[in-house]
Amino acid sequence: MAYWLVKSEPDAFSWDEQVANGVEPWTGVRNHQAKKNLAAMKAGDRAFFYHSNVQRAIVGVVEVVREGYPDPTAETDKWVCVDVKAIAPMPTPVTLAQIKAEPTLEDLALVRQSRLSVCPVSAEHWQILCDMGGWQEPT
DNA sequence: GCCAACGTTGGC
DNA sequence: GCCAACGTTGGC
Repeated sequence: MAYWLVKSEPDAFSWDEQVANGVEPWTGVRNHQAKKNLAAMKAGDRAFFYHSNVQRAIVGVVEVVREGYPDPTAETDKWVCVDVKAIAPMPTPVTLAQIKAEPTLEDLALVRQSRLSVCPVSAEHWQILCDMGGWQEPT
């Protein structure tokens, strides 16, 4: 299983909406590197749901339930989206400031390339971030 | 609201 | 194919 982090501006699409809708298509990505990451997602992969701009924190965990398919909101079929399902909120949101203050996370794509809206997360980083947010995989 | 980083566009 | 100009994103 792979791990990811997806960003959304809460003004455009928030975690609350994700929870209310359950399964939601993750559309609107118009960046080739982000698209590549989307296309690499597999069903069952996990992703952090990150609020950019006003809150700047990881606020929840989602699961990929449908792998890459053409983005219906794009004019052409060259862009990709996936469907994600809300799994659980972060008991304690992990803020960008906390992430930046953590030396073991300095290589996180979120930190190194702040404008990339879909980035990979290593298993090690995933675990660290889960610990910071107080979230445990249900057993 | 400002600015840095980065992507895209268009002239040459 | 290079590079300057411009637009967008996102942190502060």
